[in-house]
Amino acid sequence: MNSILRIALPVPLHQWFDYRWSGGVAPAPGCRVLVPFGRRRVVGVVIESVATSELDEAQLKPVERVLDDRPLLTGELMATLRRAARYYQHPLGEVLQAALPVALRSARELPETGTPALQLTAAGREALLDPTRRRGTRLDALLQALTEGTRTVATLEASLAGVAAAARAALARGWVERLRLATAAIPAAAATPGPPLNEEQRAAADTIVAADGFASFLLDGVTGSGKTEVYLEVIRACLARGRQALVLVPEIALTPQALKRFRERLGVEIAALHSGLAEGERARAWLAAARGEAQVILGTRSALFVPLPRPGVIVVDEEHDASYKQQEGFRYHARDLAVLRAQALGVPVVLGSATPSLESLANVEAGRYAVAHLRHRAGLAQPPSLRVIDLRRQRLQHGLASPTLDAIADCLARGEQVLVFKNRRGYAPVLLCHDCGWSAQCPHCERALTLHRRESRLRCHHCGYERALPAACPDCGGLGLNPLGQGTERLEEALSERFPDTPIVRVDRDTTRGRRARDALFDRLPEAGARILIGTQMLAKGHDLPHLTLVVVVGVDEGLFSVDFRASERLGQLVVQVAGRAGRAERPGAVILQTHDPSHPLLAVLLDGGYRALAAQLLKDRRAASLPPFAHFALLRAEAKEQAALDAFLREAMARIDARDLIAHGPLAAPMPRRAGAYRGQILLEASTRGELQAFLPRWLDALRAIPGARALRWSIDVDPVDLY
DNA sequence: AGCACGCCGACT
DNA sequence: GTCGGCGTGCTC
Repeated sequence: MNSILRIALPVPLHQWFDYRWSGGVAPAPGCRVLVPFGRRRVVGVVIESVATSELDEAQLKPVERVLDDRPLLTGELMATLRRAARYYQHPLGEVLQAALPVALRSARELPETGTPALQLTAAGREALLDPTRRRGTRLDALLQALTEGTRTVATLEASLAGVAAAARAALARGWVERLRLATAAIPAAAATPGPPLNEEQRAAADTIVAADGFASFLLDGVTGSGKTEVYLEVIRACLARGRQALVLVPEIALTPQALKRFRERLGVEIAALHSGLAEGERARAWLAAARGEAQVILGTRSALFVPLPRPGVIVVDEEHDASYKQQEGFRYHARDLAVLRAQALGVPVVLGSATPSLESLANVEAGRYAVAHLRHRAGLAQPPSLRVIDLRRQRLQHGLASPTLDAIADCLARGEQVLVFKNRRGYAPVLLCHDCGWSAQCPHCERALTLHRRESRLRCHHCGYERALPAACPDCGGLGLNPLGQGTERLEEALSERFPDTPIVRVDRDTTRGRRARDALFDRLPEAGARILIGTQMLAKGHDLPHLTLVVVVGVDEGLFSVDFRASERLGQLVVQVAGRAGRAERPGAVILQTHDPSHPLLAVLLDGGYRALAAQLLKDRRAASLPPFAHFALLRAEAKEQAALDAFLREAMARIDARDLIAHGPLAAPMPRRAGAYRGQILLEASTRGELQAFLPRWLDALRAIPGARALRWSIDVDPVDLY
């Protein structure tokens, strides 16, 4: 049958392309096809099959090859991705591309799914009969284990030491062969029972399990209240009904320990999807989910786009975490799309956090989400105490006040651990000449260079520019170069001067380059004994630190006095999250907040009423100021090599705003007006409803694309931006 | 985004 | 005389 296939291609064009199809049954929507495109061949995805094209049939090229006999992106997923492309104003072809694992974006064969396993060959059985073979070796043990039947590599590794080397030897001799077992063919291990659920956990799990079809739940549970136990109970019920569970976690939370916990507690293999996996493995896990073999999928942001033929529930852990927002290209928010997807799938979605986002709290207030509270910290009598230390007129030692240092000394004397938290790496964010006023600036970004003292480098944290630390002021030749402000490296120096015999571990992007360095560092963190941990955001969660009892937050004022309206929300979440890391039942935790404004109203609210009270106050402020979630933003970012080209484009863009129900702010200089040599500016659109914004944006983007000279600059639109820069 | 075509400067 | 700079246009 002859027909025309409408195909989305991975190009940044807001259009589809028609191709000729002749032959048998046309590939279904969601199948990948290889098509000629210009001078090259690209992999596209079939959107629909139509009878006529706007183009002459003679202008259409034929589809070269169909890559899938069944759709890879099935009906619901395709529909959700089309909605997402429309909502975020991003080309569908690129959205579909982003949903596919990299290994499936090319025309190569699909990798096999299933769990790697080994079995004996005929030669292997013969070898076992050979009376002269050596006994008691690892190779022998492997062969013996396989006489009872095929074994998965994972089970062998669990019971035999050195199995990898033995397997290599056996494979080389042709005694064993590799195969992949369909996950369903592997008998489920017995699920290890967990602690009994308390009343709150039981109630939360029962409510979620009882949901018939789509429903959104906010699981608002203080740190240590056992949110994961509720997830596990909900997932167990979901598996019992033969359905799949999708669990999203922030990147740093997807650890081997987390996977192990899920595997043991649920008694099934967990398909992991995260950026650390090799592309082949990622594609395998994705396909295992798509074929319904994987029952539980645990992954980061992009795992949201895994096909789920038997969907049961979607869980978004730490839903307030900013890493759910993709910050380039297809700028989607995985938490928001998770709700959309759950709706399309007709399954419940659970958003969990100890410090819920104001967006989710507003959705609870508006009755769109049901809320379940977990208020009890398991086995812990008291939440950690918060203490404010007034920095005014204090003599500071590299940014630390003496009461802070005393508290650290006390904690160390008890043999416990301290975490000093500072959201800025390096030694000092500014290097200033005391004689002439010169300061080290990035030549590309008009921002101060950060001093990295140990390496004797000045580095731009925005574009990567770096230079050697000058011995004297480049302007006046004077020797009065002074570091201003604190970074983690300087805190480390200050603390090692004051506590010379205490081991200090610094955890930031500088000390965790490379996965191995990172894993090694994190493995050492929980060790017992007095020690000081210094870290950036990376340390706010992740590994369990059983000996930590004191947390010092050094950069409180940045959160209280930022131009970013979300800074106070983030500060509150950070303080509560790090506070949750401190203390155990027998040793209560303490948190010190250093500030120049100890009577700041938001600090008072946080101290009196905790995150709940702070969030309520912030929501009130946001409503009064018409800020998200009570207003809806879209941000147009543009950058150009020439200031004039940037100005002209933004002026034109402003002139093309014709909607009266929108407020346009701009053209604005970007918070970083120059970055990596480019001039940057933006326009912020504000609407009181999503509908108004959504109605206007497609029209505006069409107009923007028609602006001449657009090639001289790069621009992009960010719907629901989380960072206004 | 690729990838071509196309029209002006320093090199085998 | 050519190799190659990146401006402009197109891709079913």
